Amino acid sequence: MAADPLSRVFAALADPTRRDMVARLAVADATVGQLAEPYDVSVQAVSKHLRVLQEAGLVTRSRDAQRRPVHLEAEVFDLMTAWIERYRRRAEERYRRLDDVLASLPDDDPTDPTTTERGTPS
Amino acid sequence: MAADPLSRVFAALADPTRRDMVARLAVADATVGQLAEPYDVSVQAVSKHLRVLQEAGLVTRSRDAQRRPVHLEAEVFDLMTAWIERYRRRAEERYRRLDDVLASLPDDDPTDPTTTERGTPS
DNA sequence: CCCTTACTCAACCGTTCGGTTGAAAAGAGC
DNA sequence: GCTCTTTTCAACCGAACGGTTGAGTAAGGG
Repeated sequence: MAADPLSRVFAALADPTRRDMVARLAVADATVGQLAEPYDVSVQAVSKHLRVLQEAGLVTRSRDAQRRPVHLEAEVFDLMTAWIERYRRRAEERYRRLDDVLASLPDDDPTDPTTTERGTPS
Repeated sequence: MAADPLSRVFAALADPTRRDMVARLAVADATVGQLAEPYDVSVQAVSKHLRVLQEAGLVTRSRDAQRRPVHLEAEVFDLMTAWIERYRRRAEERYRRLDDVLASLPDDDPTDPTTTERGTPS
C-alpha cells in the first residue's frame, strides 16, 4: 500500500464510481450519505471509495456533528496534467521531427530539378 | 473486462512500470525485448503490460519479422486531459464564486455604515 | 436517557492484477 | 532442415480490489 502519489491518483480515477463522485464534488461538497445516495451500493462501499480518493489527495474531509463533509482538492490534478503534458509534448515533438524528415525527402521526381539536391547528405 | 475507455486509460497509467514504458516510448518506438531490458521482470510480464497499454489505446504494435515494435499513440491523452480539465475548471469556478461571496460579506463592522446593508437578505 | 442518524471498522468473498514458469508459435540465419 | 531469437499463450500464485454484512462509535433530537 506504499504506492507513489501519481500511481495513487491514476488508480483512484480508474474507477467510474469514484470519477463520478469527483465530478459531483466539483459542483458542491457533500456528505458520505449524500454521495452514496445515487449509487446502488452500500454506504460502506462509498466510504471505502472516499478513503481511496483521500489517500490519493483528491479529497479532504471535515466534521459537522455526525456528518463528514467531503471536499474536492483540485490541486492534485496538476500532478497528472504535468505528467501527461510532459510526454504528450515529447511524443508530438517526435512526430513533428518526423514530419520534417518526410518533408525534406520529397517526391524524388527526376524531372524536377529542385528535388535533386538533398539536405545534410550523410 | 468491459471497462469504459477512460477507466482503462487511468488504470493503465496507474502502474509505475507502464508509465515508465510510456515515457520511453515518447522518445522512440521500441520492441518488447528492448522495453523489457531495464526492468527486473520477465519479458512475459512486459508483454502483459503492453497488452494493457494497447487495450487502453495508448499504444499500437506493428510487425518486423519476429519483432513487434511498439508505438505510442498520444491522442488518448486528450481523453484524460479533457476529463481532468472539465472538473478542475468546475471546481475552480466554485472557489472563485466562494471568494466573491466572502468579498461581498465584509468585516461586518457595526461602526461602518456601508456594511450594514446586505445583498439578497432572507 | 434512549433512539435514531451518520459513519467507520472488521471480516469475509469472488475477481482482477502483477508476477512467475513452461511451452508454443513465427521468423531469420546458417 | 535445424536452431536461435522474439514474442505470446496458458496455467498458476499471492496480493489487492470492490463489494457485502454485521458490529461498533459518535453525536443530535425526542
